[in-house]
Amino acid sequence: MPELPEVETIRRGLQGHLVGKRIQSVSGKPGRLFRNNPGGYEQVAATLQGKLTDGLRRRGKFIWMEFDGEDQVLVVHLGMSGQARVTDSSARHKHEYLRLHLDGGTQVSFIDPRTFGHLTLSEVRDSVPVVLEHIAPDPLDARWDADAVISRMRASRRPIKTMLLDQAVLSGVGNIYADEALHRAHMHGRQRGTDLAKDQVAEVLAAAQQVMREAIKVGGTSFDSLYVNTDGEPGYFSRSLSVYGRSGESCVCGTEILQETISGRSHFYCPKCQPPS
DNA sequence: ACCGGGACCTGGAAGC
DNA sequence: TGCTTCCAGGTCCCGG
Repeated sequence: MPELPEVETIRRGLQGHLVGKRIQSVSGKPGRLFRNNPGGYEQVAATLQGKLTDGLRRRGKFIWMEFDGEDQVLVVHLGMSGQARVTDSSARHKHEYLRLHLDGGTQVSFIDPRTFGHLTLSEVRDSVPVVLEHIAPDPLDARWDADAVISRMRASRRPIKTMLLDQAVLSGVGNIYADEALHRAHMHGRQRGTDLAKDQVAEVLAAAQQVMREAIKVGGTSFDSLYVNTDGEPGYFSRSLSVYGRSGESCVCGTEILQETISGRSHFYCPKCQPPS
């Protein structure tokens, strides 16, 4: 579910509670979230016990926690339905898999009904977790290289929308912000990279960067209780969406918004603002 | 080597 | 009021 703006909102929410705090104890239960760790839940719990958190970083839709004097980090991916919540209540969500008990009494809970997300211990190389080396920088990263991404996209015959969603090309963009960026750039998602001018690709990437910055300012996009921040509150960007989830409604230009499928994902677009070629 | 499609899950909404 | 079907904000792996 969460894309870059929602993940960044969660990172900021966790940062204030976790950084500088020691993990006094860990609770939870085994589950698919730990599938990338050979020792499963027990290994993760034992490793985190007693650690002092000193940083919380993000690349695309992934967050990782750094610990004082340690080479190992905990990579957090929320998948489609993951939540990280800060609480002082002992109530357990049915799908809670990990809870960190911090000194001071604050607790951080990781919940994921569909278990598409994961919690993975990883070494770090060149300041990026090894398990995330195949994930490209996102448009808000200091390592972001727009020209390199533009060249790569223009060399491929794949639909532009599919490439915006490819986390090995650029990370952080998901189905919502891909469609919003394409609408802002007046481009239909089925346009092929090889058919686009450099300026056109530059424009859609700039639009993605801008729309995600705007969404972060209002805490991301919530359609329902699936996405909430670390305090359980929704984000407000849904009221600023131009096309995503709005098939049958009117575009700002007055034309009816349509929906079709590209590479198995819904694509919402305005046929007037975003001509197919 | 690239690409599209299916698999992985639960739960909420819509349809009958 | 059920029961069934469809759909979802993501990623990975497989076969063509």
